[in-house]
Amino acid sequence: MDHSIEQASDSFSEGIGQLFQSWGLQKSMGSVFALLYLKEGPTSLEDIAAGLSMSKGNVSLNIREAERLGLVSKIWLKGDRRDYYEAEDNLWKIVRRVSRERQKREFDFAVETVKESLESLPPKNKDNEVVFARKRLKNLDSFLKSVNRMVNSVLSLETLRGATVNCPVLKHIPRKKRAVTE
Amino acid sequence: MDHSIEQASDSFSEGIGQLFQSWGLQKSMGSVFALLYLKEGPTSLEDIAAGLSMSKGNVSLNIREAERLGLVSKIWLKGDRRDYYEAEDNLWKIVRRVSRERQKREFDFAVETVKESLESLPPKNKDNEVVFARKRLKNLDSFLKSVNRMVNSVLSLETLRGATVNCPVLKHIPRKKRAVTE
DNA sequence: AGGAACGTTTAATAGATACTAAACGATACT
DNA sequence: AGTATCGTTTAGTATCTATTAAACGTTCCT
Repeated sequence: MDHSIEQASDSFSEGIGQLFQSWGLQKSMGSVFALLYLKEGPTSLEDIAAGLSMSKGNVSLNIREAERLGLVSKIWLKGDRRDYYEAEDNLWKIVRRVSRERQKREFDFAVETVKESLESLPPKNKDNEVVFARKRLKNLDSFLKSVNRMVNSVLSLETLRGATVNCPVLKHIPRKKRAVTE
Repeated sequence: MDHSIEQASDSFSEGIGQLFQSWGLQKSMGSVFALLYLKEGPTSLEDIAAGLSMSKGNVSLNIREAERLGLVSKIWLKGDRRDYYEAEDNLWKIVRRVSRERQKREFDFAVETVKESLESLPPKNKDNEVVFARKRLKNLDSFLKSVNRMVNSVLSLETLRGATVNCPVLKHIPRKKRAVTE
């Protein structure tokens, strides 16, 4: 370990890249975000590419998605036609945004799958296997709905604040961490 | 749509497969679980393979991992040396198990990354960029710890039960859904 | 207008991962 | 013991996705 900030930034980018990957996001997006997160002030697309030894094209692609997800924001400096970027500082905001995104894609899809499967089951059939399958699908359906409500509740935690005092789930989370706004 | 149970099972397996994939699990594992979930009683490995048009090897691989995660359980029928499997019925149990698994892998890894990055920063350096990077890393660190506590709390919800009445986050989740045991 | 400095797109490549088929080892039955 | 029936392992293949390099279009500057 040789205590250069480039060194630290490199291994950090790598680590966050892996973390992103396990979250179903692009590894490169993680690297880009990590670089920006440690760097104060606006950074140009080409500086990012250079700093990560990554092609401009890839940075362009990933940073656009990152911007859409609210991980970074584009900044215009007048008199400069380059695009500059900054990392979002509020990590709760990021989590909420990404979670909502995934929830929309994955949860709705799952509900749809269950619904279609239920419909394509032979109707009014008294076969044991059909009855059993239907029971399980119903169970899955209500499970998904509960998860949905639960996720929604957790994701909108910032609206709770005053109420959370009585909630054992959250009691030990520092208040200032909870008081975030979208 | 032609109302055969095979039809329903097929599209269901496909759908759950995709869902698993977006959760970072094997698509095939999702298919296997889906098949078992809709089928009552023990099913042999070869029947699963046949039912999904999948190789024995692949089923063997995926079902072992599925068993480790508690998605399915192996069943011995005496007088039969084949392996039979059944799907776990309690979906909350599954979620908890998988989440814990991921938390161990991913969360601990992230914390370690942050820690190492902090250590490899030039020490006692008053450069603006170093000070800034350190501030951000500290912020990330405390964020991760909060997330950790939060996830742990949610994952151990079954221990709450009586207490959840006062918790706005969970009030509208049916009680019977919460009262699950590991 | 000509040219330089951008970001984006695209077509091709590289890389990783999942899956298969077949060989293998083990176990139970005759 | 020999054989048939399992599940597992492995080595190869296929598939899919991320990434690059280069062409492209645009904007700004002189």
